[in-house]
Amino acid sequence: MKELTKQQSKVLACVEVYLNKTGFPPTRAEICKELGFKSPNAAEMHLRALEKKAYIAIKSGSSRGISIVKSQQSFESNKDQMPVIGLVAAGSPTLAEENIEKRISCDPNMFSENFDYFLKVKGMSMIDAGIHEDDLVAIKKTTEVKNGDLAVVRIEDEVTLKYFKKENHMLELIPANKDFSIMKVDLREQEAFVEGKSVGLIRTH
Amino acid sequence: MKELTKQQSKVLACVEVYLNKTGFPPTRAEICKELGFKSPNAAEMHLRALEKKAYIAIKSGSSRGISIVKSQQSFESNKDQMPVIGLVAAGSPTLAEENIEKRISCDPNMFSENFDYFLKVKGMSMIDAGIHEDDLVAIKKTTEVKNGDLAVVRIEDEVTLKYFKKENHMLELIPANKDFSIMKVDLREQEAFVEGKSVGLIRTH
DNA sequence: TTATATACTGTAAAAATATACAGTATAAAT
DNA sequence: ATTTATACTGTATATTTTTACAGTATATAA
Repeated sequence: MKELTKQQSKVLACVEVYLNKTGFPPTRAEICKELGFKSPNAAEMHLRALEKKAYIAIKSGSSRGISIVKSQQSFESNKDQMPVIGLVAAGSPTLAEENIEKRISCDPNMFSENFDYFLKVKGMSMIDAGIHEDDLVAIKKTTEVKNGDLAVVRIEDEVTLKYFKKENHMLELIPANKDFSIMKVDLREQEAFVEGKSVGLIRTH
Repeated sequence: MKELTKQQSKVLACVEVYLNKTGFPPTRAEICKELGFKSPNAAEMHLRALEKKAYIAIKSGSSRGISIVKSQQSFESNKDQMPVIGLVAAGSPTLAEENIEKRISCDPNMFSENFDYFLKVKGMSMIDAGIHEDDLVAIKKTTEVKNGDLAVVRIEDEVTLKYFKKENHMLELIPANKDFSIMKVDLREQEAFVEGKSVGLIRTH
């Protein structure tokens, strides 16, 4: 494998970063904008050089038709240290350093949806859903939660992980344990903050 | 997450396959060609529906500006890919390529002990241990299993995941479901092979 | 019966994009 | 001193691509 020039290396990195960020490759113009070139041909020439050196493949005539053949640095965006946060009764689960119990190295995309942190489960309220104490539930930060989703909801200072059900102004947080009762909140009287939803679970035996 | 129609599902799969194959997303026309549509608007409409249902994001005005938000099949992407093996009734769970359903990129050290593969759970025999159908149990290949461990044991051609208990020559494989019975094996009469033990579990919600 | 949703065809135009061509400049190699 | 390679600018254009608009057809629900 031939060596890359400094500029070619920059262009390849630019393509890889763009790809990581957006999921699709950049156009010549976008590379120019990113690296400060003023002519699309600047990007073109570097891309052709990268193609000749077999770092990328270019599908002729296709827009954004760039594919990475040999990644420059192994961009390990897929392997991160995902934070684990205790499900504390009081306060929102924030990613502030003091709330992070530990980090687990795993892929943010290991579940069907990506996620932002693990929540460590306390109590038995979801036992009938096969969610045990100390299980780590993968949480995606989002406010878009649908009925039936397993959601992280904060009411005043209390954070809970429950099944979500909202009909008009009535919010129900439903446990999966017959010994626990459904928490009903009238949203006209009390605020409820949806912090995220579960996309998966891991447990250490 | 809203359900997809059959056609929307096809289109999403088409995008994912194309992305996997080429490294960049398809155009409307390419989707049409792949799925037999005769109008680019057919693809366009499905993509817009997928966008509305938050399965993809579309960067307006950009060619091939499609990014996957929620992958339909949790499809393989990168390295540290741990194999997933179906818990088939017959035969030992081997890592032979034909037994690998898919691979999941994650860290072999994400649990307290490292592991070799995931076993996809079939049936409800461990439901009271919070282990559901289609959960992926992380298995470490070992014959050193202690009483109380969740073990993968093969007897003749049948592979089971059960709690392990051995006293002298009597092996008991104990399910976590009162509707299932304990499997008792007299090791003087029948052979039992310990394939490994569970060190963790992951589940996609 | 009338909507409403799904699932397309067919066309067209505007915008995005690749890519060729003609140059300029600089440093290193021959 | 001349070539060669790297590294661009600037312009132009053919092509690709998105995307809007006008329809058709079918099944299901109200």
